[in-house]
Amino acid sequence: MTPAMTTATPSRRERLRAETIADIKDAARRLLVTGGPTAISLRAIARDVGLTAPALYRYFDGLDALVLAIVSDLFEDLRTTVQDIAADHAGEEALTRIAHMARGFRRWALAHPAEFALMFGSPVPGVTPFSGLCGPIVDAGARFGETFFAVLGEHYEHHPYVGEPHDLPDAALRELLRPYTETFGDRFPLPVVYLFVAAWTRLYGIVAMEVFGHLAWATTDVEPLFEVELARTVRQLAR
Amino acid sequence: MTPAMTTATPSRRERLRAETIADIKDAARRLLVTGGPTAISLRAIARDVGLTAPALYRYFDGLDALVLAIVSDLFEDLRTTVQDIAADHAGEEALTRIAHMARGFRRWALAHPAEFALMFGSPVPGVTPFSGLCGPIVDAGARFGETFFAVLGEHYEHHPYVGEPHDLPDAALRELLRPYTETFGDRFPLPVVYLFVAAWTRLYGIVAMEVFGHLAWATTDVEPLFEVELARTVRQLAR
DNA sequence: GCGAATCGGTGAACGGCGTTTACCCTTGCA
DNA sequence: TGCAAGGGTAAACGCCGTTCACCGATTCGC
Repeated sequence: MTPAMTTATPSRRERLRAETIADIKDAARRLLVTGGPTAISLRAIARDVGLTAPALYRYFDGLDALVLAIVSDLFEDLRTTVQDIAADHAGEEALTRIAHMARGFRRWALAHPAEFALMFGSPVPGVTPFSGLCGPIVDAGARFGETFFAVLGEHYEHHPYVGEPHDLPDAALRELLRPYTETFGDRFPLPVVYLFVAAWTRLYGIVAMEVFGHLAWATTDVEPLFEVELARTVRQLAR
Repeated sequence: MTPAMTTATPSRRERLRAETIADIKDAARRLLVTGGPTAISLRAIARDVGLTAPALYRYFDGLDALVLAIVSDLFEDLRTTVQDIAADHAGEEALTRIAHMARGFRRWALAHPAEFALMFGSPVPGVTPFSGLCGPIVDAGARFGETFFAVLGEHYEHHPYVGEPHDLPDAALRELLRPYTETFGDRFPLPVVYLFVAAWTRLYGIVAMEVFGHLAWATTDVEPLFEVELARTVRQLAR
């Protein structure tokens, strides 16, 4: 709340504070990767950082707030990862770029299973309330979705949606997708959004099942299946 | 280990024991539905049942074992639910029966979000080890999958798989799906199994995202999307 | 019928957890 | 120089899973 609330003159105090916050987050993420989401505990973090547990309350409102902040950071990490992949393939067809991004998403998830579980797993507390009280996470998730929407937008610039008659009347669709339009506006024809959400659920389904080990009964290597589903989905997205 | 290890002569002691076990499980499931997976605690259960926490160790090896037993029960519940739906639609086309079963799966998941999270959510501890040390769950999950495979079998009796050339050579496919064949044998052509797993990941993806609240940013009512995806998937399964 | 073993239960304790409170020292600013 | 705010601590409360020693009742073999 000082006049220098932006990044101007980080004032010794603020610098130390920022460092401590970074240390806390680092410790939390170390615990996350080594022991899973439940291994994140204030006392363990405090031990790692060299503080006592109550001291952490000077930096976060409690364990939930800390985890929330970390989830936001993770979304940002994942977003830049996917974004970079999109940039690496600049110039290629938009839909093939999306395919690359989807592969990057899967790779990231497999490389960071605990983080993925924290971000995309079951929100334990009240099963849904978790998603309720987390404005920052919604924002971070929105920015993440934005990167996909951006590339999808490129595609529909060159291949405008021709509007094959959809099962749902447009009025009903507009009502259904109101949460989307409230967040992202109306950049796309609603049937396109619909297709995109369907594609996203497929990507999530196969990656989540793989990361959570729910496909171990079926196969040793999910990658071929992933590629087949990805090809099908992108083809469908190209309508 | 008594000579009457089967259900013969339930011997007073065994009867009381079975009742207590049922009470414990009931209490645990009450806690599960009211407070989510993390609300299951030995002490809370003991309070509900009218015991002390250590007493529960006479019935279960610890919290994890108890939760494991409950997950097995839940899989059995879900299995009979889906099975009953299949029976209700006996005589109909096999693939439309599968569609009904899929709808039943979604309905059950939406009606039992906490249970669903426990069964199909992120296995928190070591992210994968959970699935590792749980033979009974694998069995229960296998029985659950079996009910779908049974109906799928009916379909391929009447419409034998014609074997459109698959992207993968059969030898590679056999290797990939070895875990499946070890559990379920070789009742189906492997490409069929492949199609089935793909269908299952789609069903899981859309239902899990809905139950976990990960689709709230997009839509208020997932059902139309679900129906569209279901139709697409069943159509694909009919190849 | 009686002794002995097993079963099922308890209370106490250990260590870990999140969180709150009261207190303190240091830093930074007027 | 003084004083307020920031950042830290120790102690405590009430949860948790788990282990241990102990004990009464039940059951079983003789």
